[in-house]
Amino acid sequence: MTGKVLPRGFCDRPATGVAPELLNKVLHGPAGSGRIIEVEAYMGQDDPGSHGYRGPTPRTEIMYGPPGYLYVYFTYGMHWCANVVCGPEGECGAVLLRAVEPLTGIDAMRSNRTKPLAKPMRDRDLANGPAKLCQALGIGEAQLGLDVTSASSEARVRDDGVSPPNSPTQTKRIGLSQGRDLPWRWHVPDHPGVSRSRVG
DNA sequence: CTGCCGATATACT
DNA sequence: GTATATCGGCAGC
Repeated sequence: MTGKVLPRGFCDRPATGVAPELLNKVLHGPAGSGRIIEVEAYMGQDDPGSHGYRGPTPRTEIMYGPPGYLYVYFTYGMHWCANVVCGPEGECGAVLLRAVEPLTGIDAMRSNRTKPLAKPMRDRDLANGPAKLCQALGIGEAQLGLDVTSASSEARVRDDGVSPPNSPTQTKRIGLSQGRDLPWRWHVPDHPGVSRSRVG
């Protein structure tokens, strides 16, 4: 395995600054790894779309804590989504990981994502959405709070030397009713694996 | 390809 | 009681 995990201070900036820098980094989970190709930033009191908008709660406390940890939440009664906590301790922020391009562990990812009797799916469909990514890589409640900047962490982010895109595509965020106009989604331009709904 | 709809648990009003 | 940072299936182009 080449490259190394993110430097410890990488996430110690507002999520809106960290988000585009996470593009092309490599996310590792228990089941495999993939290159991050789509992200969204969520802030605190200025962001009506953020879980942390109304202040810290037991669920969102981690978004107010020190940066570099994984915020995993359960939604719609069946899906997990993963974020990297950003900003200095005491400030609320996180980057939602929306899509990765599968790199390693593709067989495990496919079996995680394929239900019995279903046809096999294309590689590009394994992790092209925030909940798909978690299911494919095996990220769930057990990974809540892990340090993504630690080389020994079961869920971590690695820099393998591929730079973020010079001009990432920036759009409004997806799936929100509150805060829908903030342009805090970024993805690798013209990548076939960005999540469905919009390409921007 | 597009768009609608139901599933299903939790957080919060 | 209501909304939800989603997804897969299915209908209709």
